[in-house]
Amino acid sequence: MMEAYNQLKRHNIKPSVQRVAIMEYLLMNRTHPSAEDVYRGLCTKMPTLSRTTVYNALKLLSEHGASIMLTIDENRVCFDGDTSPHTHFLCKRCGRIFDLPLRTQSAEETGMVDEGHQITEVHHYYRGICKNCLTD
Amino acid sequence: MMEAYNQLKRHNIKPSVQRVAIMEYLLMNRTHPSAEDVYRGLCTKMPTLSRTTVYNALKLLSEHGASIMLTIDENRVCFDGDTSPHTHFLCKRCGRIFDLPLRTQSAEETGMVDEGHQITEVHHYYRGICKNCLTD
DNA sequence: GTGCTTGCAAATCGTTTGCAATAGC
DNA sequence: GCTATTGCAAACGATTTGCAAGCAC
Repeated sequence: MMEAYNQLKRHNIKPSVQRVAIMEYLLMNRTHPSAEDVYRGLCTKMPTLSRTTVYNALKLLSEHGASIMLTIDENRVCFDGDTSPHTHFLCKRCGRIFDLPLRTQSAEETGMVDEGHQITEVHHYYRGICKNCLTD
Repeated sequence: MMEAYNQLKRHNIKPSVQRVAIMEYLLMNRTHPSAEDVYRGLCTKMPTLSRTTVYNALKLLSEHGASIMLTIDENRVCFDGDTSPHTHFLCKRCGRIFDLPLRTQSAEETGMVDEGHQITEVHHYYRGICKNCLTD
């Protein structure tokens, strides 16, 4: 897809077939997949794809700002192709990750300095029981 | 130490010798240690201590609210014996975790409901380059 | 053809599990 | 004695590494 290709170019990432496919997967699947999820999702269409390539590509995307690496799940690192400002909620029952709008003041911006530390990343994580699990 | 023992009692955790030692380690070492760090720090004084016990105890402490489990470091889970409201900063160069005061409105409190999800945990994580690494 | 990218297999490392020995009431 | 806790060794699973083959300019 053009969108994925452009997101790579925009972030100065050389667009290989695999990288475009992985970026596209993130853009089409807003479920905050893990590396394994991405691999599983693509390996039927791309039988030669290797886990190594997926790990390498996801790391590259995150380093270049084309995706966000989430550490909200203690068991695995997840990825989000949506780089616009928002926060994340992890359901402790079903394990799914949901997007939440950013509610706080813009007091916390990337690039600010707090107590002398230079901040380049801001993550707001929430955990609890999601809407669906509450009604079960 | 009495303080550690009391923190366990206060959170309804049966205080075994090992659990008190682990809680005390967290209270004395505000460095946000991993399970391995705690094990290494204690195993010379308690030669029979096992990693399993450390993992079990840290999990128990976190479940009972006597400590906080941090997922700010993508490589390992860390723990904080300070359960008062504050945020965390991870230096991407030296890997150390620093405490930062909570700056945002109290709009985000444990127990609130957001978009139908019941929130029980709130974590604000910041990453970047720490004061010390900046001046190197 | 040089350098970056891929992919396989093996290794690594944090963490969990099964289970027998032990401690505390 | 019964139940919960501990500790060892083995298993597990996510991720990384070494390296040879492939691709792109």
